[in-house]
Amino acid sequence: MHPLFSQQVPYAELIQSSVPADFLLLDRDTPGGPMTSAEHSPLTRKLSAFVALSEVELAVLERLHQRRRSFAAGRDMVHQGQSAQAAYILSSGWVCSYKLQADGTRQIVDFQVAGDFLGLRSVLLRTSDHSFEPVVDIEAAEVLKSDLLDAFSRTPRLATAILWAASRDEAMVVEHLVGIGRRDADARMAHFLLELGSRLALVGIGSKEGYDCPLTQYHLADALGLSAIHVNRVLRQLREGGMVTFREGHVTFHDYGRLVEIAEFDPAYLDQTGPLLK
Amino acid sequence: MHPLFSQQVPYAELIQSSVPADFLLLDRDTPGGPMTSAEHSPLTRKLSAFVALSEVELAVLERLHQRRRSFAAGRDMVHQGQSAQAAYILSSGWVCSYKLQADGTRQIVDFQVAGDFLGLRSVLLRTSDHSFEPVVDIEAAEVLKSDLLDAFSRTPRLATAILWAASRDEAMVVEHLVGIGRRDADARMAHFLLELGSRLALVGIGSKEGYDCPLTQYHLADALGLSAIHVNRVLRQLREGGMVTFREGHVTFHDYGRLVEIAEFDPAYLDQTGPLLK
DNA sequence: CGTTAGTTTGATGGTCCTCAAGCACTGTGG
DNA sequence: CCACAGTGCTTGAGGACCATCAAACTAACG
Repeated sequence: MHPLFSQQVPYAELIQSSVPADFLLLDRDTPGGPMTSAEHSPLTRKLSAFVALSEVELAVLERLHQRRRSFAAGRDMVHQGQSAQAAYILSSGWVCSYKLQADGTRQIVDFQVAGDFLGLRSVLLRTSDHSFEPVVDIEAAEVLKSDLLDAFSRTPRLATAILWAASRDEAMVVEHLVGIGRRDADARMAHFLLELGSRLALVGIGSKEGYDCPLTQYHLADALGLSAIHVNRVLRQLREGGMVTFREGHVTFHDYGRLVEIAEFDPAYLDQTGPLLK
Repeated sequence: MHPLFSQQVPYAELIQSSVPADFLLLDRDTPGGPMTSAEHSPLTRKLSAFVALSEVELAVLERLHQRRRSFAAGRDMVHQGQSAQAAYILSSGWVCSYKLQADGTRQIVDFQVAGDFLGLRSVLLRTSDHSFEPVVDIEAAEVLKSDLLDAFSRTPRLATAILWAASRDEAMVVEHLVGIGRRDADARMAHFLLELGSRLALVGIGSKEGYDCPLTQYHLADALGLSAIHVNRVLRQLREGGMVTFREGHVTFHDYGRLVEIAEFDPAYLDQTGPLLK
C-alpha cells in the first residue's frame, strides 16, 4: 500500500467523538491549577484571538507542546520529497518553506513564525513536497499524528480552531501568488512586510510600529520572486520614500497608511478584532 | 488545510442530521435506475485512480451528485467576499477561480475541470475570498455541507480520498506559485499546458496527444501573470519550435518530451499509475 | 453589416535581471 | 596582530524579458 494512505484518518470517529457539553468543564489530565495568561504559548495566543478557548481546550493545547525540540539555522528540518513523521508547532524563531528547482533557483512559499504549525498537512495526509529550513535557531514542539488526532477528538472546537488557522495560512499562499503574478516589486515588498507585521502582531511580537525580522535580502528575493539586488533597490526606495526601513534585523514602519495604499493591502483576511467562536 | 475537520455547526447537530442508511437507496431527485460503470461521474473516475472504492463508497459518491445545476459562461457563481452556501462538483465544463485587485487586474489562481471540487474549503470553513467564473456553460452538482459531512461520516475512506484530492489541488497552487515566481514565460506556459493535460487525462478527456481546451489567451494571461499579447508570442514560439499547438480550442502536443524538459515538469506529484488504496 | 470577442503582429520602453565590483562586518587560523 | 575567507549589503552599467500602445485581421452573431 502506498505510504500516503497507510494510515487512515478516522473522520467519522472524529466527528462522532462529540461529548456532552458539561464534559468540557472537567479537566481530567492536567495537574495543577489553570494557566495564567503569561504562560500561554504563541499558538495559544494566536488561536485565542479567534476562538474563546475553554480551560480544557487550553490544557489540551498546551499539552501538545510537550516534546520540545531545537533545530539549528540553515539545516533543513525536512527535505523535499522526504515523508514527514511529525508536525511541529514553532515556539520561537523563523522557518521558511520552499521548493527547489532543477536550475538551482528556489522559491520560498511561506514563512513560519512563533505560533505557526509546520508540516500539518504532510503529517495528516502524507502529501507534502517542500523543504523546511530554519532561518535562525528555533525552538519547536514535535506533534505526532496520534497526539493531534487525540487532541482533535477530545476537543473538536480546538480542531476547528487549528484547522481554521491552517486554512488562513493557505489564504496567505494564494495572496502570495496574486502578489507575485500581479504586483510590481514595490507593492510586493510592501505587501509582504505588512502581512508579516500582521502575523507577528497576533502573537505579540510586532505592531504597526515595526518588528524584529531576521530575514536576509536573499530570503526576501526568494520569497518575492525577485533578485537579491533588486530587493535591495526596492528597500532603498521604500526607505527614501519615508515609508518603511528594514535594517539590521528590524523593520520600522514610518508611514503605515501609505504603505497599505501602495500595497493594496487588505488586512481583513488576517485581522480579526475578537473571538469569532463563542 | 483540512476543512473537513471543522464544523462551525455544532457536532451534536451534525450527528442529528444523520439519516438511516437505507435512505441512501432512495433516489428522490434523479430518475433512472442504479448506475452502471460507464455512467460514473468524472469525480468517481478521478478518485478511482487513487483509491479502489467499494460498492457502498461508490454509491455514496454518486449520491452526492443528486442536485444538478447549470451555470452560464461568464457569470460569476460566487463573488469575492460572499460567503458560500454550497460546494459544487463540476461534471462538465471549465471554471476558473480568481482574485480581483483594486487596479482592475486579475489573477487566476486555479482552474477546475470535470471531476473537480469547487468551494470545498469555503463551505466547510467559511473562509474563502475568491470568485468563481464558469469559462463555458457548465454542469455541476450542488453539495450541501450536511450532505458532505454525512457522506464523510459514513465512509471515512471516501473522505480521505476526497481530502487527498483537495490536498493535491493545493499542491498545484503551490506549484503555480513557484512557476510564476521562478520560471520564464515559455517554461511557465509549457508547465501549465502539461499540468492541465495530466489533470484531464485523469478524468479521461485528455492524453499525451492533446486535449480540448476552451480557454482564451486572456485566461492564460491572467493565470500565468503575463499580458495577453505576450501569451500570444509565447504560444507562437512553442508552436514554431514544434512542441505544442494551441488553436481553435484544442491543445496538441507535438514533442511531449521536449516540453517536459523546458518546463522542468515533474509529473510525479500528479501521476499515479493505479489505485493506491486496496 | 456593424459589433464584439478573440487572435496576431509591430514598435517602443520600463521593470527587473545579470554581471561586476566595492564595502562592512565576523570569524578563523597562522 | 593580520591575512583571509565568508556572509550580507550596496551601487553601477548593460541588456533581456515582458508590458504597453497601436492597429489589423478573423469569426461569430444579431
